[in-house]
Amino acid sequence: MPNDPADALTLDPAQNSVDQATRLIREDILSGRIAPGDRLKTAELAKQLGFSTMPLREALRKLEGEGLVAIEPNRGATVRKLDRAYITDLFELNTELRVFAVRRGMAALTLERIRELEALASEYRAQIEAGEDIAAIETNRRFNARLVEFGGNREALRVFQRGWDTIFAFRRGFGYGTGRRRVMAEEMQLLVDALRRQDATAAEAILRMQNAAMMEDLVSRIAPEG
Amino acid sequence: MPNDPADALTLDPAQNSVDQATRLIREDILSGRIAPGDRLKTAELAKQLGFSTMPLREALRKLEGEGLVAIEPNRGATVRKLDRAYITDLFELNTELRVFAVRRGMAALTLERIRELEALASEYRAQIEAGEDIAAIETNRRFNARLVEFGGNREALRVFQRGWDTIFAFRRGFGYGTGRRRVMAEEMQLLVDALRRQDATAAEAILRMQNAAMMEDLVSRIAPEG
DNA sequence: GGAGATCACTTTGGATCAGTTTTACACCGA
DNA sequence: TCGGTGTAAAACTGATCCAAAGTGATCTCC
Repeated sequence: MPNDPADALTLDPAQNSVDQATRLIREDILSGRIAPGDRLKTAELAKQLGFSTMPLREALRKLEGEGLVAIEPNRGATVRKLDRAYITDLFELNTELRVFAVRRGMAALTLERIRELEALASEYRAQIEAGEDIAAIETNRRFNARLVEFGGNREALRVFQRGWDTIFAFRRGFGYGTGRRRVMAEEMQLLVDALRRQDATAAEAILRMQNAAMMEDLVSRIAPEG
Repeated sequence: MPNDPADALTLDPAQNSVDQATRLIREDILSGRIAPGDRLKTAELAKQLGFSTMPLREALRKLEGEGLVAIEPNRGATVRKLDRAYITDLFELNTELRVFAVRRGMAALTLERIRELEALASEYRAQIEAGEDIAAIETNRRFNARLVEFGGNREALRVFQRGWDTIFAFRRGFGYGTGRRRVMAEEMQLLVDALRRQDATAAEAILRMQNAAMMEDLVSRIAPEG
C-alpha cells in the first residue's frame, strides 16, 4: 500500500476519531496493555478514550480486517488469540522474507546502507551490554526492518512488519530468552560482514541459523498445544 | 488466522449485516464489478444491497483494514488503486512464497498430493485446449493454492491468497497474455514432474522462470508509470 | 442439596438525525 | 471565453436511541 494515509508505517495525522481510536487501540494491543483474549467493549473503550461508541465500532472493524482483533456476532470484539502454530508460521515466514530481501537487495546494497546496518548492529550490541533491553529490542526491529526494506519489495516489507509486531506482542507475554541476546549481536555483525563481502550464501545461512535457534527458543516457551 | 469466522478462506454463515456486506463488496471488487479507483458511497451501497448505512460503514472499515479499499477522512472510500510497483511487488512476493512452500513441503509431499496436483495440471491443460478460459484461471488458482498449502505454513498461504486475489483483480482490467497459456500448462507439468523426482532445485528454477516471464508480460501491459 | 428455568442486566446491532466538510455547478467579472 | 467565487447539494462524521441477543444470578422445583 504505497500511499495509505492510515498506514502504520507512515506517521498519520489521525484527524478523525476513527483513525485516532484505531491507532490507540492498536498500540495498546501491540504494547501489551491489552492482552490476547481480552474483550474489547465499545462502551468501555469509548469512555476510556473519550470518543463516542460509533468511531470505536469502526475502529474495531478496521482492526478486525488487519487481523488484530476477532469479532463474533452478538458477542463483541476480543484481541486475537495467538496459538503456537500461528506464531511459528509467522516467524518462519518472516525469516523467509528476510532471506528473500537479502538475496534481492544484495546487488543494490550501497556502502552507505551497509554502514547504516553496521551502525545499528553496534548500537544493539552497546544497548545489550548496557542492559537497556527495551531500547535493544527496538534497535533490533529497526535493523531487520531496514534489512527487508533494502530488499526493495514494499509488500514484503509490509508483511514483515505486521508479522514482527504480532510476534513481538506475543513474546512480551512469554518473556525473552536472555541467553540469545549476546549471540544475536554477534549474528548481526556476521550478517553485516557477509553483506559487505556480497556473500549471499553466507548471509542466508546466518539468517536460517538464527531462525532455527529462535524457533527453538519460542517453542520451548509455549505449552505443548498453546 | 486459524479460526477467523469472517475469513474468506472458510465458508462463513455471515449472520449479521456487516459480514454479509463485507463479503458482497469484496466479491464485487475481486470479480471486477467495481473497478479500482471507484468511489464506494455508503448510501448508494446501502440502497443497492438492502442494508442501512451503518453496517456499510463498518464493512468498508473492515475492507480498509484488509487493504482492499482506501478511506480518506471526509472524502469517503474508494477501491484501492493498483499501481505498477504494487502489482509487481506483490507478484514477486507470491513467487517467493511458492518457492518457499515447495522447498518446505517437498519432504511431506505424499504421492496422493502429487497426484492431486497432476490432476489439476491436466484439468488446466484440457480447459485451455477447450477454450474455457474462466475455468482455466480458476484451476490455475487452485493448483497454486494447493501447492502453497502443501508447504504447511498457514500464514504464507494467507498472504499468497490475498496477493493472488489482488493480482487477479488487476489483470482482469488489463487482459491476459494469450501466448502464455499453453506454456503455462507445460510449466505446470514440469513442476509436477520435478516434485515427483523430489528435485527442489528444478522446481525452484521452473517457478522463477515462470515468474520472470509473467513479470515481463505484466509490465508490458501497464503504462510506463501506471 | 442440586439442577434447570426465569428474569434482570449488560452489550451489541441497526437506525435515525444533526453538524461539518467536500464538491459540483452556476454565476459573475475580467 | 476563461478563470474565480459563492452557493447549494451531497456525502461523511459523530451521537443518541431502541431493539435484540447474550450473560449471569437468583429462585423454584425435584
